[in-house]
Amino acid sequence: MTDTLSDDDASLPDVTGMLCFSLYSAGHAFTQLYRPLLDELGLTYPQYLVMVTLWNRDGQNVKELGQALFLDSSTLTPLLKRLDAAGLITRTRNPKDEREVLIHLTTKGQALKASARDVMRCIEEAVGMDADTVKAIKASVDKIRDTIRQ
Amino acid sequence: MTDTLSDDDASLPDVTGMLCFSLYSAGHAFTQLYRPLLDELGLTYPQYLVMVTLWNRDGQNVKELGQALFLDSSTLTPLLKRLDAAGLITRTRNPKDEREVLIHLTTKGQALKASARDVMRCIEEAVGMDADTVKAIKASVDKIRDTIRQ
DNA sequence: GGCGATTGATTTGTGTGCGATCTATATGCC
DNA sequence: GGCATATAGATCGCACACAAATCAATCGCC
Repeated sequence: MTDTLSDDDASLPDVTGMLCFSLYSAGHAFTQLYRPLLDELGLTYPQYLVMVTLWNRDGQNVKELGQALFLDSSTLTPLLKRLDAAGLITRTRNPKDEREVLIHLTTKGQALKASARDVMRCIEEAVGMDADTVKAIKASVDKIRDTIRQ
Repeated sequence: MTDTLSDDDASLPDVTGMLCFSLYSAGHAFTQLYRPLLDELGLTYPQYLVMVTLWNRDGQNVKELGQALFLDSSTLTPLLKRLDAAGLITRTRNPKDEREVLIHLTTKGQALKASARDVMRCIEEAVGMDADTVKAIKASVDKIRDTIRQ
């Protein structure tokens, strides 16, 4: 009625066979790839993602940034304080709704945008795949992410 | 000789168009998907990856685990101490080479393997894609990771 | 207008990740 | 054997990530 092998003896997939681990390790690999490039801008990788979001649309509040990056305010608050301390952004309460904190780029923060272009070129070169292939993989990964976030 | 627009004014890809962000956010989404399942086993997601690795091959040292998971000893040492404190593994110096710390599963650690099978089934269901599709995406992601790690 | 419920952000606590540094052990070469 | 070098882990410092709790401002409804 049952197998002769107990559950303990049966084999289990290794991490090398798990999609989640591929995504986990590929994400870390990208962080490592970015690190030396972003070090020159004085940014960490998550800080860079925030800056990219602001370069595209300035003046978002913490919640909007969180929705764009899938991050909680408890992650963003200290990160934004560090960007503030670095002189790249300002954090001001919205006069229309004092609960919101509006994030605006400083001149220095805007200026970094030019260097970011070089970083992106560098990353593209390191990945070394044609744009269409990258796009197809990205679409698949996005689909998985959006599925498991229900 | 140059554009009329300065670099500051030209548009920049948003995070939604960056492959690195897709991997970053998909990795986090998986961690969130695993969390409630692993909570019942008393494991975090990185701890689960270590356990999966040990269930497949017991008795590895810290360096080998690090190579399998792409993690540094400075990450693994405290993590392994927590698994030790939870009674799931033992940490003993290798008598053949006292520099190495060998990680062995305890009976309790071995016993968790059965529950892990349920977790994996649950994850597969949540992803809801056929095995071949998942396999193809995984292969692409692995290729990118291995490329950018040189 | 007033008051309970909701919302946006901060704070707190735990657990990664990783660079840099340190310590102990082992190895290589004379 | 003796000493420089290399290797395996551990430690330290900093920056995420996120759950849970807290606080202030606003909204909803009467």
